[in-house]
Amino acid sequence: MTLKIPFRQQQFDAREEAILDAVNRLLSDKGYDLMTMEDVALEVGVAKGSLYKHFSSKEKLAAAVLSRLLRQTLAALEAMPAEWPAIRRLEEILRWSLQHRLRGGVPHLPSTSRALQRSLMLNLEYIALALRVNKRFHALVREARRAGDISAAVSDDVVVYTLYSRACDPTVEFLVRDGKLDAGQIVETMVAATFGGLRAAVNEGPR
Amino acid sequence: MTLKIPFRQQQFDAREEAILDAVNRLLSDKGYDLMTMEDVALEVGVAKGSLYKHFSSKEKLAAAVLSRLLRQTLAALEAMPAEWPAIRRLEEILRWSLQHRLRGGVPHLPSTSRALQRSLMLNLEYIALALRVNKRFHALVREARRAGDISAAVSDDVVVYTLYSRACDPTVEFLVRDGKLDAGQIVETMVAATFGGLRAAVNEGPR
DNA sequence: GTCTATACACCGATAGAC
DNA sequence: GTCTATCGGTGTATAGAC
Repeated sequence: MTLKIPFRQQQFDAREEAILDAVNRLLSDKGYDLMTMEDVALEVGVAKGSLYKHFSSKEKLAAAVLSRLLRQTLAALEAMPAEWPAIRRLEEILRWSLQHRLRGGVPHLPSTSRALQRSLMLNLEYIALALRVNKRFHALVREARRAGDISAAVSDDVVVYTLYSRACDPTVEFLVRDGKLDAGQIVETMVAATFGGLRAAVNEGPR
Repeated sequence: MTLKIPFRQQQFDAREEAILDAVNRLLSDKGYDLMTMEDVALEVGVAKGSLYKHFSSKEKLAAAVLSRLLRQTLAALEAMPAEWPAIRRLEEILRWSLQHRLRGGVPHLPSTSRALQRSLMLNLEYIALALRVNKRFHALVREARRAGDISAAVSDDVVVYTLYSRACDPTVEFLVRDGKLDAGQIVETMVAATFGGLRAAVNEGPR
């Protein structure tokens, strides 16, 4: 038996999703500071004032999009086969983030705007989600290290931060602009550079 | 014999340097979009209008600071002993950039603001300098690869882009905020993570 | 709830006196 | 050249009709 949902409510929810999708596009395209509420209104096809019936401020709007991203990230983590070794799951979550970005999604780190960064620190829903994601990452890194798969030269913190950073790395945009690599190759080269490093392994040697 | 420089000129030049220093601080602290001309004026201790006698626009001001950074980068490259292998010089330039940032300098990549990015692409002096730096980097990467020191899994482009990105990586700020590592340790862990990667080398193995 | 119109604040740049 | 004062434009948020 399905719960009956009023038509008006469905329509309202659908529009709210459309708004979030539009903000997602604009945010990843222009960034928070350059995105205006009028941009959003035009993209969705509603009046500027109407947006405020759904979200009480520009900050709330961005926080909603980033919270959705974090929920999607948690879902992607859950969806991974439990039998995979932790190091593989770490690589996979970087792949997932990069693919997400290449499909036009917002990067995880709102490092593009200090203004947004500050306001997010006051958003309880966002903070709670970010902490959950962070906890999962740290657990995975600990597990991978126990298995001997993480370099002794970097601490757990550095591993986690590096994964966040590289997921949002502008290198991706440069490579897209160059056009020499397709999306799949970009993801793989980023994963290789992040986990394997730039330096040749000792057994590669000079040719 | 030294050329005589009028006192007024010296005073003017000194103030101009003071302005650039102030912008450097503000830019690395608040970012381009959030930095206002009034902030700059207050920081330097002059009236807002007076800034425009030195720099005709906010964009020119930021471009001047970033151009100065690029010249400093080139100087740092020149200063490195020629007998060092290329891979060592690449590591060293990443160290230099990170140390520069930890001392409060602007990051190389203006990726924090799309607005600034766009305006820089119209600034001939900046573009010329950026191209020179880029050329030097690519030459170094090619040399390092010939010596067998660069991983076969990443192309030259990816190496160069990754160096730029990691020089501006928000991981640095996270680590500073954590306070667990001092500046020197932060630099070394970043260099280790970038060149050595996150994954344990095969000879490390599980413990 | 959605629209149009507008209040209010901020910021980049300029004008004009000294 | 430096100051004060101000213009013009933009952007968030709100008011009020429908």
